[in-house]
Amino acid sequence: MGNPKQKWKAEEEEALRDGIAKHGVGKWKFILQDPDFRILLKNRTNIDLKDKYRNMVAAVQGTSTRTRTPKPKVTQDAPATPAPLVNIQPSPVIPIAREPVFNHVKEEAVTSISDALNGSRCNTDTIEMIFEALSAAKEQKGMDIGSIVSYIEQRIEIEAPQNFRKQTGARLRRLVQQGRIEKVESCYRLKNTSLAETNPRTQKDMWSRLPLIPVHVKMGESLEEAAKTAAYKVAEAEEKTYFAVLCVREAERLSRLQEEADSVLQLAQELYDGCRSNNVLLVA
DNA sequence: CTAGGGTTAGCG
DNA sequence: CGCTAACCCTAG
Repeated sequence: MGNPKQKWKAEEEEALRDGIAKHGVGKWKFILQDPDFRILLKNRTNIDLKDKYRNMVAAVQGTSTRTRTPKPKVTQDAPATPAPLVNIQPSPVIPIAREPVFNHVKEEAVTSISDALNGSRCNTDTIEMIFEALSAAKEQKGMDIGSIVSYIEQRIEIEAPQNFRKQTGARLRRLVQQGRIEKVESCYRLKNTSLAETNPRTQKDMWSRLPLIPVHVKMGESLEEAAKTAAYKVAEAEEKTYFAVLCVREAERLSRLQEEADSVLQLAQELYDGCRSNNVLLVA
């Protein structure tokens, strides 16, 4: 009898959003103590705040993706978060208008895609595809850069951006520098040792996690072919051809990150090396 | 104190 | 009757 269930008022939600923007996610006690919000939130506890935040996140994810994502994964982080570029549409509840504290996974995916667009940072998906291309050609003496780029284009089934070849060239050089692949004449190929470590899961795993979309499978067509078609249809449906595919792949990558700690280390290393060698090599 | 799972009230 | 939002319980 103690609780008639108080529904949250719009002002309360707003106070909560502002509080999160100011103090960060998880700082419920601070938000409640802050003079700016204490009044509006006077009959809410820190637990209420936490639960409300959880509901807001769930609501947003419910509207943006049909199937509920099991791990919103909200890390503790500062009020100052990077600029978003995704518009999760504010219809029912706008989780946050100015500060993107919500949807970390998606946001991270999109910002890294935008980085790929700018060519400023290394895209680890591309590296994975490079390895895949090279391992597909392992019987031969390697692939030249043109073949690698077109392999990746075929993989994605759409045309890559103009600067993609250039970016790929830079990545190849970097991988050679790191000793992960080798260059013979103008062709690149895998080193035997790097095969086991970097590529065990790409072929099978990656495409098996694509969204389920009805696709006709012709006789003799491999599942992978069908998966590629599915990926293409996803892209087409969302009218974001190239980047939608990257988005799907990025999401897969992010979920893998959580499953595999050593993978995290490796990717972090690549990012770091990528940034460093970009600074060193591409200053001109 | 917080995160996350569990429970229940209200609504369509 | 299923779903969601508010509320409860508890380990860490």
